[in-house]
Amino acid sequence: MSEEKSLNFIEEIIEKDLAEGKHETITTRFPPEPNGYLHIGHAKSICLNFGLAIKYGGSTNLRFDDTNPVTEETEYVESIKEDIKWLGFNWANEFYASDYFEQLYQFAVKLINKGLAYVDDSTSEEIAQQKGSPTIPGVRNKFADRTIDENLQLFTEMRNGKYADGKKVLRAKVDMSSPNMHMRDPILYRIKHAHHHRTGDKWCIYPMYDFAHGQSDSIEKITHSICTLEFIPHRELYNWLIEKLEIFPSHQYEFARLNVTYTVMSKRKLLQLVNEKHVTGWDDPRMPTICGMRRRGYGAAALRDFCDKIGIAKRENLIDIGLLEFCVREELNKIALRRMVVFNPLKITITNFDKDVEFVSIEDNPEDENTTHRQVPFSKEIYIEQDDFMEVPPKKYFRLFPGGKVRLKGAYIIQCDEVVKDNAGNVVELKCTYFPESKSGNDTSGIQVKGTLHWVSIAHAVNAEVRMYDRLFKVENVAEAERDFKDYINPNSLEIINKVYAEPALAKDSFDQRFQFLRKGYFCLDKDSTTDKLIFNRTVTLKDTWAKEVKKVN
RNA sequence: UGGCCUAUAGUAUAAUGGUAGUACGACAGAUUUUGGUUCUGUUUGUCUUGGUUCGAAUCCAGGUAGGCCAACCA
Repeated sequence: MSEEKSLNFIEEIIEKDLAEGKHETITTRFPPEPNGYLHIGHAKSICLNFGLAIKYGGSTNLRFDDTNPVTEETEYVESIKEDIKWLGFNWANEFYASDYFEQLYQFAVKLINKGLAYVDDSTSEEIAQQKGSPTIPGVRNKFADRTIDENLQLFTEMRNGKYADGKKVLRAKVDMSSPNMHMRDPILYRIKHAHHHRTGDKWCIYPMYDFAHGQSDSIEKITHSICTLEFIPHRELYNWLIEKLEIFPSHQYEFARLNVTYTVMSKRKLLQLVNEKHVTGWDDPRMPTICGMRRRGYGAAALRDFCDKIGIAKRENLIDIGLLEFCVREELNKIALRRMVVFNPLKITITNFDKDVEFVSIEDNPEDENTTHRQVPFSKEIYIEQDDFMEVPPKKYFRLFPGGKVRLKGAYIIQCDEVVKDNAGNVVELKCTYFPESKSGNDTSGIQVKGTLHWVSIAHAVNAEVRMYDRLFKVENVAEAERDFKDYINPNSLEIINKVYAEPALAKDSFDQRFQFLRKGYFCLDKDSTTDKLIFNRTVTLKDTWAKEVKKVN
């Protein structure tokens, strides 16, 4: 029996619209501007728009809002499509606002003919000045009095390239004293003699967001046009234009954008991180971009689950990055292959082990009832982690210490007999004995131990590089911190361990596999790996209650 | 000295005039050949002041706090 999940406010609106017969089905759209890579905030919007259409049997268009040729590039178009597909969604149609340039132009002509738009020769400074302020009404200038014919001719000349950038704009004639600044005769078209990534040099006038977005929605018969809160003031203009143009009445709804602790979400800041080399690129595993998270090893299902868990509302929010990590772990725990890798080796010689090698069988994933097993070589000389031995153990320490016993995962119980030190007094080796009757799976020794350690046979170890990532910023709320965001960059967000020691099975595994390095965390192969050099990214750590315990004492 | 949006545990999010619930976190315990996983339990909340009502997180009014709006960006 599963409880009915409550609806968010947009689902309520949709169910009401459907119930009242306002629409037979719904159509949504995801409208990125191709001027950057998608990030986790876009993932929230993608999951919402596509998820709604799936839930209510409608469809979703992918529409590139490419009305500003100077910032947009084909490279971004391709990455956006790849990321959406990877997230697991399919768009009904791939559209571009630039597909509608001719139609949009005709809409503008229609407004001019209705006496609702005029060509203004003022400079941008003059226009800003005449606009007034939220508390001071704006004033209309003489250009607003031009005749329809004059406006028609001027607008045609603008299109034909007669004027230089900035010399003229087309404005809607709305209300210069509106308390909503967006209604004070907003600019509809501006002149830009720039090359567009799709239309080339065909156009030298380009519609503004407000004269492209709602009209594109309408052309595509989008029923629910969902955007973020900062577009609320645009809605009045959105509706005004649809009404005056007498076109399909799409409706705009707004929800709160996603913010996540210890990271930034604005394209401007992300671009800066890339350009100024604070990260290696858009797909740096520390980036909140979808491609960065993908490279880091986050699963698409985990991202979708996260978007589902954070909910949709109109309240400003700051989501704990821990929730994302929880979703990532939850997915990985079910699918990751368990492997043993020693990062910081301490040699152990098992003095009473006389065979060259013994293969022990260890399950690939204990969470899976039908798990496969692998054969792991065990020998006289092995490595364990330096952390897993202490000469003077604190209370509740389950690991190795002089005279103490632990189990080696999947193999035998050993006892530490002797500590070997170098001249400086550092522990360099442990001499241990093993209990032959304690073999994993048929232990008849009766010995109880608290700790189980991961280990690797020295002679059989495979080397690899490991890249461990931490949060990119040192403060929770980067956007609200008083200084420039770059002052808060975490200098230790990347730690590279050049040489770790892995069990041999890891050398045979591949890029689409996910691993849990036992007691270490989840890892995946990085694209920088070559045939003779394995490089792993730490996707996320395991929960570590012992580390927390140690921290509490100190 | 304008308009608009918002306010529920630490963080998010539900309850649509009728028992304030869920997830993450935190804490405690059980299980465990990963100090992982799993399981159990505990903890903490309706911004404020009035009003309407048998009954208010919900409706109304005032206040307070936070956010957004004056790009030829989207």
